Amino acid sequence: MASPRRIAAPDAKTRTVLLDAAERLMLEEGWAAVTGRRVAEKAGLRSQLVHYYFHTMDDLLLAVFRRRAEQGFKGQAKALKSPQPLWALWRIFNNPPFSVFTMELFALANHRAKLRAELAFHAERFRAAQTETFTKVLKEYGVDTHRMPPVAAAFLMTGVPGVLFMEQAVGISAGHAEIVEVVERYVRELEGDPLT
Amino acid sequence: MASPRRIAAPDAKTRTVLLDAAERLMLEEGWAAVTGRRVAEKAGLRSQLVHYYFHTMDDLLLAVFRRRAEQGFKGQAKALKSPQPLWALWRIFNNPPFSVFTMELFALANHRAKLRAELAFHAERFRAAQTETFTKVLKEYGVDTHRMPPVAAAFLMTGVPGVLFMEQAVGISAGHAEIVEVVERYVRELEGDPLT
DNA sequence: GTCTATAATCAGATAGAC
DNA sequence: GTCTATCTGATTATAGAC
Repeated sequence: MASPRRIAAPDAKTRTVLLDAAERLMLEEGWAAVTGRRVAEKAGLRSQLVHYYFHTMDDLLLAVFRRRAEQGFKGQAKALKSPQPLWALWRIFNNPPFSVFTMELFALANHRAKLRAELAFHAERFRAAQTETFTKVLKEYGVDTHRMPPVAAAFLMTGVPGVLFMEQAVGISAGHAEIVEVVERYVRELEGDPLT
Repeated sequence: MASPRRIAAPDAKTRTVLLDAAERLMLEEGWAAVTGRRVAEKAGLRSQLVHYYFHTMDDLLLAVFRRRAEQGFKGQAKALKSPQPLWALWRIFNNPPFSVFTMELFALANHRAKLRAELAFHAERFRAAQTETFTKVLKEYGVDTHRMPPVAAAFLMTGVPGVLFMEQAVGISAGHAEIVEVVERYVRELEGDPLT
């Protein structure tokens, strides 16, 4: 638990290589495959370097998540500013690797207190930004926000693709085309056809 | 991979004890905690018995899933025959342990081919039964099934609680009350207040 | 069917040389 | 920063006694 020494610069090249390797491994084989030895192997380095840069494996996993979360939040902020925020958000979350990554994180977070807190914090941050934009645009679109509160719309626009790709990853497809059609028809009625 | 010998009776008492222990462990600490030693410890037995009854750990995990799937399918069949199938299904899937179990299975299935196939098979079976019932009752309720196909309704009624509890497990709550309200209002408009 | 004993492998982590 | 070497403990799985 203690940190006897810490030297690694946060933007060191090797650090980035290790993060990249860990992330790819997590995506391809799940968090359980992210061991010091496997990460180093994929990065073409020695396993001891993982401990030099991150001390514990939990620290590495946490760093992988933080980097993605930061990047993802910027991408979402840009999407929410577009002239068609509903379509833009829908497009972001209709991204299979993103969903696989998210599922792995949730499963892992379930028994890592630190990651759990971090995940909750960032997820609420993502949703708050979505809700802020939705509150504005749904009103403009003339939506009855009593029947469909902005935060509920945000939940659906992000949660539905999540389940969709989680299921797709294991080979389930029943109802997928239909539910996509339902959501997209609704978005189309509000924002028209997607422009880009 | 081979099975040099197999003796275990499928209804042996020890076998059931091991399955129970494995399932509890999976729920409490995730599939990664389901090791021969920990399962045996929780069951008050020796770890070698796990191999006697299941040969490999993958076989044990598969058996845990099969048992629950069978039991769950019967429960769902009963719910779908109720006078308020929408409410009944909603109640079944609004079950936190069920969702945690499901998430662990999806994460695990992502890198276990056999479990993946089994999970896909059973999930499609669950959804087909839901769709069959929904096709009938949505028509009776006068729903425009062009805008909301029965299979899409089934996807939402099961997928929304899934995301809900997955998020709840890590401490996310934004929008939860609102989305539950949206779904329940819709169900209430179709089936009235829940009778039981 | 349950036990003891054990093989073979892999994990996280640290010490200390260079 | 990166290396070699190493400690400690956990894992799956099997052999063979009772």
